[in-house]
Amino acid sequence: MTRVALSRLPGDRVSVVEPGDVRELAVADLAAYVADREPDGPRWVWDDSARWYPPLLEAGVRLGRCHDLRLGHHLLRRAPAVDQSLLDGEESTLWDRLGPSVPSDPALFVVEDPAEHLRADLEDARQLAAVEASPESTRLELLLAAESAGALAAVEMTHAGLPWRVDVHEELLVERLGARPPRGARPAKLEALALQVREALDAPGLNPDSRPELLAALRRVGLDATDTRARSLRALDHPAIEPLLAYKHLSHLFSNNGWEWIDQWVRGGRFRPSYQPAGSTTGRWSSNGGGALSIPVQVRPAAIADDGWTLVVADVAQLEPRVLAGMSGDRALASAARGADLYQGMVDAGAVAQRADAKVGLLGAMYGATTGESGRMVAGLTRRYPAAFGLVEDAARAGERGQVVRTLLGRGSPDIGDAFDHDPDDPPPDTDVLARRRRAYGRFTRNFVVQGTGAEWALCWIADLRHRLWRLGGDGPLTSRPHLVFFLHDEVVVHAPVALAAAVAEEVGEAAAVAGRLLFRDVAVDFPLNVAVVQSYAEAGKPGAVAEA
DNA sequence: AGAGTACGCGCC
DNA sequence: AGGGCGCGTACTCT
Repeated sequence: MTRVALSRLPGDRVSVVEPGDVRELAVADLAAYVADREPDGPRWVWDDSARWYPPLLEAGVRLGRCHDLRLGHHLLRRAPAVDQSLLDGEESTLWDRLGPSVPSDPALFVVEDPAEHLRADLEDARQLAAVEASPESTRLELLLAAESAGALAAVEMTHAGLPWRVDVHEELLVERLGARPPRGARPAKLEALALQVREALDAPGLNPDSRPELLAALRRVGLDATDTRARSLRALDHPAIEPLLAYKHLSHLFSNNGWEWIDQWVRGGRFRPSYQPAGSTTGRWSSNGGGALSIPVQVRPAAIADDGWTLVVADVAQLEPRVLAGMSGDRALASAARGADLYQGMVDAGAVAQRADAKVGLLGAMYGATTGESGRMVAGLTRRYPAAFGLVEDAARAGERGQVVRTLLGRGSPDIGDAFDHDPDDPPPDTDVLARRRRAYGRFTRNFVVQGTGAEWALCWIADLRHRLWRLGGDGPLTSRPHLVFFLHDEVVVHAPVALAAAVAEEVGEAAAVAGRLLFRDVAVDFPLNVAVVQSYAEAGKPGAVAEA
């Protein structure tokens, strides 16, 4: 496929480089030029999708493919299977230092920064050469394509926004908290609970938001409290506890997703967070703005499809255990993963007595639990599923030795030195601290291989899905067709015209099957989805999650 | 006063 | 002594 490299030149000019053709355009003419070559266009190569793609979308131009050099560089720099010297060259240290651009920051295009005008064609050539020379070139190519497709999807989701009904959200707030208070004050129901807590603790001036004050007050009435976490408080027996827990719960809603959140993040009936692909070291996305990746269940009723439209919500049941089965080639676990409920599959195979045992055992293996219920289950399951449990165990041991591990497609874990930055002014850590640090890094690398490969599966999923949604049709720009509006690790939300809902549900499942085959080729692992066609995000129950709570 | 840290909690 | 994030508040340091 043709690659067309775009670079910004000083003076609102753009350089366009492809085999056999080099030209210059005015920034203002770029959208028309790109639109002319889409659809079925080339792979657009640029420094950062978050800089180039938003204005194109604004101009009504949706792209099929890109290569995001910033993400590619970051990834290849840490990929164990890449000869690092092949990435060195003109401007390469600038690429090393390139951070994510903030699309809303206008200063970005005013300040003269050499990183503004990096040569995309040069860096692209280096990345291609580095991948081609790698013994894992096929996997790395897939990973880079998926990462870049994810970057396009991320910009598209910010552009479209999650449909958000302010009236429904506010109604919900008033019901739980009382009327909106003046700035700086608590709403009535929160204030009433604070009063109850003060009375029960005989502490008239107490601010329940102050941990030290609260801890002192609890101890004054004879409670043996060591912290103020809800989990710890629940174990205490005192009349103050119930109103205190209620206060903390509502207080969190008020400060994190209350009226000020609406004012700040919802515009024109859309919640538009920005997403940062690979924002987490494991390759998972992170987000900026409004806590998009932790929209509480409490406020999800406000995410409502437009009239005549619907939300198709889909999540994968037990993504990471399935990924572990696939990447380890553990036939027994893959067999348990055939069907809708992997944990039940383990019960049916006689590996464990009950579903809950399967769950704590697997989660314990992936997170590195050593004690209690979970630790005990891990031992028994290791005999039953040696390949799968051996894979995470090996990753943990490698981490404890200070070695880097990699995901299935070749993303490398950060070096142990980077994972634990040490202040040179502090005294060197003693052997105890170092040993603890190594074990902590081992737990991290243990989880990294599974969480990171899970993120790769999810990238392949949404990459394929966005193509399918575009092909489903409709006319005109992205938001007049079925389109992604939310993505959260193992879950997607598609905003679609009602008439296309069933087709979308079908495509979401097909894309999941494609992702599984892309990553795990010869190992047959199912990736069953819970799919719900709903008006409101809140209606998409998660049967698994509820049953296991 | 402002920047940075710790905690606690939300999501997966 | 179970992994990854973001965010708001109180609190501490400079």
